[in-house]
Amino acid sequence: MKTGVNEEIPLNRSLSELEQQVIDVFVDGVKVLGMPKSLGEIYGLLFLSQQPLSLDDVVTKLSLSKGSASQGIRMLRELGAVKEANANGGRRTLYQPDVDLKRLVGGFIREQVRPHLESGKGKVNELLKVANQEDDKELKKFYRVRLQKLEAWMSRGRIVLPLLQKLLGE
Amino acid sequence: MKTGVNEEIPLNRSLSELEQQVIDVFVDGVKVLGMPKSLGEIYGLLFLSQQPLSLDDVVTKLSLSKGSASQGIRMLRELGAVKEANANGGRRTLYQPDVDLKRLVGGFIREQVRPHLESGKGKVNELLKVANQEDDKELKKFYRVRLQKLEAWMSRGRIVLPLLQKLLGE
DNA sequence: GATTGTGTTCAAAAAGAATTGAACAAACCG
DNA sequence: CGGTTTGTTCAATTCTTTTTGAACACAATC
Repeated sequence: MKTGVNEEIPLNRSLSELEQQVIDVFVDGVKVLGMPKSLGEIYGLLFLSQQPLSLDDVVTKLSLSKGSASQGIRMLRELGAVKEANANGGRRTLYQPDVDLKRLVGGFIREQVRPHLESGKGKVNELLKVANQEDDKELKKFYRVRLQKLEAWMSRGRIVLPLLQKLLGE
Repeated sequence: MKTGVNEEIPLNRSLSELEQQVIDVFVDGVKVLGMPKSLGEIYGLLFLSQQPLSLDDVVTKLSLSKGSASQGIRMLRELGAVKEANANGGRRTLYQPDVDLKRLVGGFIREQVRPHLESGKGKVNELLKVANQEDDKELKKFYRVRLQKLEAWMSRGRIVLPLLQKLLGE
């Protein structure tokens, strides 16, 4: 789990105090969502940059490895949190953040939450069959009630999450 | 590189197949929320138990350490996901799950999300001041816009999350 | 007031997740 | 082509978090 904030000692000369602190906010944010720190760093950097940035800019400014930056950007793109900026000539690609909350939340739900709800639903249906093999009548009934509750939770999630997204977007 | 001969088997004799699988579902669930596996195990076990269970039951059935079980139960109680069952005489305390989705979600929001939104909001207010020291007029304006967006996101979160909770509870 | 049953705490160990770095691919250019 | 620039991949390493286990506290029991 997570406990208090841990003190940062990055001392990165190329990041302004402001940038550093905004990044901290995003790092905190992505950690709450159970995602790696580097995603928060990269998104935070882009969020506070007037110009779109290249992979190399990210590597330099955040002083993380090329591999890490590459994977981080990929993930952010899958989430729809970062987009390519230009596709100009054969030049290196530049990235900029998507700053539409509704879409950010939508991406998160689609990529991180949905899959689990889907697979969970299927699994519980299986389990209901298993539960029916229980001999003890009382216990069987109890199992059914609980499993159905679990199933109901998941259905509800699948209904409510898109609604949440909509609420955030207005 | 493994040669599938002697796969490590959990092989916990005291958990039925059904229990094990339901626990898996909950473990998956808590991991999505960025919480330790043991919370899912404990909650899952309680969720599928007709009788309330003691700390010792949990330790035995899940074969995890007393320390882990103790801390896990504490966290689940703070989240409001688990309650004491009886408080009968000077006997060992028994635990049972709260199975009300609305309250579960409420506890999660209160314990895991709210604190970050609160502290984040404060921090961003600080940062707006810092941003105003920027000399470049254009850049200063850009910073203000972005920081205000960030602030707006947090406000919206604080409004919408309780609403989400309400929606889930109906 | 010693003993036993319950539960908590926390330093150390183990498990697990993220990051690095070097090798590799692909596209461009002269 | 051969060289350069840009980006990806993945095994090895590093870092973080979780779990363990033994010591401790408390209270009930004999």
